[in-house]
Amino acid sequence: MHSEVVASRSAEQRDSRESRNGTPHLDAVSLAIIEQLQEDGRRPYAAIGKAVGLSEAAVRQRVQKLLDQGVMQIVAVTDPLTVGFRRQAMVGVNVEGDVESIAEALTDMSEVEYVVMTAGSFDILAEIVCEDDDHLLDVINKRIRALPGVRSTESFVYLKLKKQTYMWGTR
Amino acid sequence: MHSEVVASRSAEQRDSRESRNGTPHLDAVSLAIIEQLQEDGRRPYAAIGKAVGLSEAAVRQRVQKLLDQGVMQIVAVTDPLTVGFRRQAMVGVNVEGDVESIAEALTDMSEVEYVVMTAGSFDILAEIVCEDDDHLLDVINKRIRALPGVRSTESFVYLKLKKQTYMWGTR
DNA sequence: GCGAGATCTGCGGATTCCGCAGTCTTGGCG
DNA sequence: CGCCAAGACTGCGGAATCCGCAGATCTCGC
Repeated sequence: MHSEVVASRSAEQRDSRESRNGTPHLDAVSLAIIEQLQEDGRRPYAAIGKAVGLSEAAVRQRVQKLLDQGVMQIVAVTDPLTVGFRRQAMVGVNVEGDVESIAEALTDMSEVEYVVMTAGSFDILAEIVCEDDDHLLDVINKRIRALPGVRSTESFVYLKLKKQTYMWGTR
Repeated sequence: MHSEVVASRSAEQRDSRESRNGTPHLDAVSLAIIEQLQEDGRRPYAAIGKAVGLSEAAVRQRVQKLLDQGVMQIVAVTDPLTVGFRRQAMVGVNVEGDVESIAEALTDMSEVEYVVMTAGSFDILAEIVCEDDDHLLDVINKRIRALPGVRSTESFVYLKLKKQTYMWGTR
């Protein structure tokens, strides 16, 4: 343990440029903070500070900013299938016309918890969480396929979740 | 606000049965606690207690238990594409023979952060996070397709993450 | 050279976390 | 039917943490 990321505090720190998609640039210290919180979202600021070489207050300010910017969120995650939602599925969507607007429409549906635009035989992948079969059927057939511009969909009903990690930063 | 889930504290509470897959049964109070932590993973125990009608200590014990049991995890989540990982993809896998063992093998790969067994034209869906194209190519062609029992794969490279929520409990 | 803006540090004071002892309820068993 | 063990909740203090704020530092641009 005790990785000690030394803050080079000069060129790197001040770098507040934004990349093309509007997401802020992250320096090594912020990445290290995120890494700490990927291991344990409730880790005290002081402990994080010791690990990344910053004061408690500085860590607190950075974390707050990362949350405000939407770069990261600290939340409880579960397997929906173990928490009362009995049907979950990934839906591949093919679109004609504006992909972005369809993605937007999917984003607005509360049953859809994950939307990503992809390259490949689907234009969009969307993960759906439902109460039961009827609900799932309704969302896919009545709501998604009804969107103007949706050419076709293909569904993959979840049988069992095997892995769900967020610690890519720590490998 | 202030939903006040009254603990019926009799039949419901004591229910420690396990469902078929080994995951413990969750009562209404635990679900309410999870819901609180889905909104904010750092919310103080006292505040959660007020919302669900329990003492601070009781909430703390329940949360600890949920974490120990693996029912939920409190972590920071980000969009990998904004945090230095330049290639991400969903891979659909078709298997001949034992699906479970292939899923297990995928689970053991550090680049794979999400594995789910499905019904549909794929047996398994796996989400991959990589540094760059070479890395992604290596994982898919050299590692996944090399697994004995993998009949075929299809990849969907991520272009843009549009939505990522964990608040299904609060809709 | 100098001011604006952003970040970091170093404080208290309020709040929260944490362990523990005691109470209450349930379920098993002789 | 009585008793005991297990599990869950409450209340309570002491330690640790969170939080806001003032001041110091650094960078950048004019």
